[in-house]
Amino acid sequence: MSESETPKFRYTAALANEIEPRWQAYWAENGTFQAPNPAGELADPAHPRHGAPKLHVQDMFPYPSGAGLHVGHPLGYIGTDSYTRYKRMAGFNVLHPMGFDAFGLPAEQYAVQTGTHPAVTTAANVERYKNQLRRLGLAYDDRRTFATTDPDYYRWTQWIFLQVFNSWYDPAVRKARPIDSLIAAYEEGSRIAPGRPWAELSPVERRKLIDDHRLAYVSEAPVNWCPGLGTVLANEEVTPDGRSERGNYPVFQRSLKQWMMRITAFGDRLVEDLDTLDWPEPVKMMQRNWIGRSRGAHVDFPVGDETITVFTTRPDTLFGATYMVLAPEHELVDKIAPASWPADTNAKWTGGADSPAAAITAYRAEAAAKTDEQRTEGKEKTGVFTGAYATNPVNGASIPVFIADYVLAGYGTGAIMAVPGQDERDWAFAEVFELPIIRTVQAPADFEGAYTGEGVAINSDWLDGKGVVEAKAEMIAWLEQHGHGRGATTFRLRDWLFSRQRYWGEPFPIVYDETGLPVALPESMLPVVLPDVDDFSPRTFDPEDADSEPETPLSRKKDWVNVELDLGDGLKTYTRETNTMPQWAGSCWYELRYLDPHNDKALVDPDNEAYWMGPQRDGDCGGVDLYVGGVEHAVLHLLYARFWHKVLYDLGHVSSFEPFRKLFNQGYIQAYAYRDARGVIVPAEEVEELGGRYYIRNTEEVFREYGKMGKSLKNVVTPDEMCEQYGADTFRVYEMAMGPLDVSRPWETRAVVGSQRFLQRVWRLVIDEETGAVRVGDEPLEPAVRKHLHRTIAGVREDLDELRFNTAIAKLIELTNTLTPLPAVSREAVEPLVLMLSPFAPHLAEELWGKLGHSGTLAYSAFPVADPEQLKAESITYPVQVNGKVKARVEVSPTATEDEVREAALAAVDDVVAGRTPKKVIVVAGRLVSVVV
RNA sequence: GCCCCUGUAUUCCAACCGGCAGAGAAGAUGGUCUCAAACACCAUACAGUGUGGGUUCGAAUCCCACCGGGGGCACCA
Repeated sequence: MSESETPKFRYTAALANEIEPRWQAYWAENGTFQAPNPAGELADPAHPRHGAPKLHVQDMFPYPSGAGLHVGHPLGYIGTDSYTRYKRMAGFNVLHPMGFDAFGLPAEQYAVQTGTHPAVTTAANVERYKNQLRRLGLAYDDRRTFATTDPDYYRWTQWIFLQVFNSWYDPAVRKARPIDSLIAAYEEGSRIAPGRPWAELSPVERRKLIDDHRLAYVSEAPVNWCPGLGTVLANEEVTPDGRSERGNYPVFQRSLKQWMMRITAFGDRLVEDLDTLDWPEPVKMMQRNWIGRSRGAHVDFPVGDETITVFTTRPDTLFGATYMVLAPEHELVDKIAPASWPADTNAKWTGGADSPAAAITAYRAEAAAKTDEQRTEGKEKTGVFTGAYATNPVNGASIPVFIADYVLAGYGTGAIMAVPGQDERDWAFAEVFELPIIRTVQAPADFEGAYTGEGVAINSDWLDGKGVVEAKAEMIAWLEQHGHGRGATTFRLRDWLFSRQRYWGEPFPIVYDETGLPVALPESMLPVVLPDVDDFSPRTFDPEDADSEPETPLSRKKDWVNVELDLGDGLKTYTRETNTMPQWAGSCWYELRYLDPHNDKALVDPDNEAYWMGPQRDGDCGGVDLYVGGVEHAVLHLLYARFWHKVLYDLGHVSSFEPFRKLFNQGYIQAYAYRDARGVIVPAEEVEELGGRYYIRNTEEVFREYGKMGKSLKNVVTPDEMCEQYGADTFRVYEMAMGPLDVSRPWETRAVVGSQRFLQRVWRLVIDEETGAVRVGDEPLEPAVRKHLHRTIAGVREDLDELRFNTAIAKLIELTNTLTPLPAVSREAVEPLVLMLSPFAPHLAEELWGKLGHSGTLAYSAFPVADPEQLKAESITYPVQVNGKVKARVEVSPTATEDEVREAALAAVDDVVAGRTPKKVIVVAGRLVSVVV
């Protein structure tokens, strides 16, 4: 049979599948990848890395879906695994943990579909993921794993919620402080309650006042209601076209009573601290955009007895404000509108209505009927006059007040002063409604339209001649001095909507008493365990039914909702909060729990936090040393996690003020998909290529497209298949070798064989394929080979430090190819090669390391270090260019002086120069010589 | 519309501060092994760097414009 012809001891998939589980079992039994803590239960003074410099590397933990992993998912995990294996060998105490983000909509939806409890399906999915990850040989400290759904974990999620609830933001010190300090300030009179004095307030009034300052608070406000999902959503979970990110259902603005988190209080710090982070610039940009900080001024415009306050970033242009615009929903609209149109009202302003009230009603109806998309798509500005005139505080000018849907109720004050000369939108509106345009910034000659650039102020009285920056500052000073306004900063960021009408999430540690106000449960009552219910499905509605009312699954469980508790003033009846926390809650702080996963006294022991995540020098933000994940979490998870971390920092629970010091976005593995002539997706594995065209069943032509890997495209390849066909090491090497970690690339199963051939060559270097004997001897290397070895060591270290795994592997292949044809196989080269390969192909390396006569694991063996002597070249070959073309090469000693090199080079190109006198001779040390004639 | 990233052999990708365009992999072609094939091994070929300008002794690399691909933002006052 043909089997007998494959050498018995060749490195094949079958051999890999024998070696790999064996080493995985060894690592697990010996706790090889356990990292010692400085304090507590996980401390271990006998550990080889006890007291070593630390390195905390983390992946964005997965959401264990029912579908399991495909080959794209572990790309980042293999990257961090290779990096941490290297760093561990290089002497670091490496923390590389893995957990599971298991609460949330998909698990719940899957559970509803299959009729199984989400706890059951989640546990099964987590188990499956763990097995898949283990099969890849990922070196996690498995004592530190958890799922966010574990009551021991979400106990602390609830605990953090209580910290947030029991805090307020003190703008004077720009930080969160315990709520007791606010109560004390009111009591002692250092802070004055608005309206009536604190002493005269009833207990309920006092609670309401305090509740209004908490960082977690209940508010009745317009929120994103998604009937199709049966829950409200955070702004971050709604797409720009007003649909749910998950499920793509319509989202409606509804005023509902919901939990909010005061993330806006941290807007400044969330923007400013981005500068301390080593993050990809696009991600920082997305966060800045999302937070949307604008500096400018609030300006008060009197309208009769009322005052309209606007926000503007251009107070310097106030002299050019020729009209005002309010959002249609603005609360002053009805108050300022007179009963009838003023005399001489431009017919274009009235929308054809008989009275301002009629015009306003009609316009509001028109605006409400438009979707966001329709509203922004139409370039033509619409609006209607309110009939009212306001007074421009700088020059007393009487200017008309309009409503228009290009002004958004939710941003700034929902009102603007319109300066058509310097704002494109205002210009467009002014053209439609024939409003005057006054330029207040000198535009370049022949400039048409709104000028938004730099220039000196004109038509602006005392500001004339000043630049934009100076004019802004002077105008703000003037406004403040005369009581017409003040400097202000606004944010696009809204407070975080924190409650969901879902079952599968963390319950709030909150009950309500007879006043209907929230009462925090004491820490001793945590965790509030998610109760078992018969019906965990959410109440969903017709996706278009905007008027439906949310209903929480937990509210159905009456015997849980109504509870008798003693919260310090005797046994009383309370009602539990029945909303649950959003999916993001558990991932907002998990990086901290890895540090001290079993601590039941504290979120994390301060010594352990300071060691793993504390600032490393003055001004350092601290945090995880390397955090790897997809760019899709650029705003959601990464913004929320930063916010919670800052609250914990302010309250003294952590020493780092940012959770993730360095962020790296890995690329995606994409895959080809194929459609037949009808446009139906066909299974990718059945497609064959022939001369650049693609066929299925040998006859039918199909057409290739490029996209994500997924069930619906029938192009999923799983790591399990890869392990079976090639082994985990080959799969790992392939994923790391196919390109830089941050580049998206296509998956190509047939190319995997290249990585297998490489590992086979390494194996063959050590082991005789026919006999299984070790072929390695102790003879020294040829000097040239030794130099190559040390160049490789230096290069591989540098590449690994920079996460350039693909080029590191290329260098290892190169070294292997140098060693392969040599008559003798020297230990001097093979041992470093095996050690350098071990981050990528750990099982194979462990196996060979054992065969080379070492006992135990190589995980703590020193990573090879290049000998600087060996990196010095014995001679340098200089290419010699004449007029930019290489004409000759000269070999000189590395110690040769510039003059010697020049002389040698000129001699070498003597025939080309042919007697002409060189105009210029450039010697670039160590590089080349350039001769110009 | 604005902003960011990106364009190198058939394909995925290298090329550090501007200095000989090629490290690695796949595929192709030819060969060794084999009765034959597969595996494995050996060898060979394949681009002047999207286009057009500029700076420079010298440009894939720096600058400008345009074209193509990817991403973000988009009435945010």
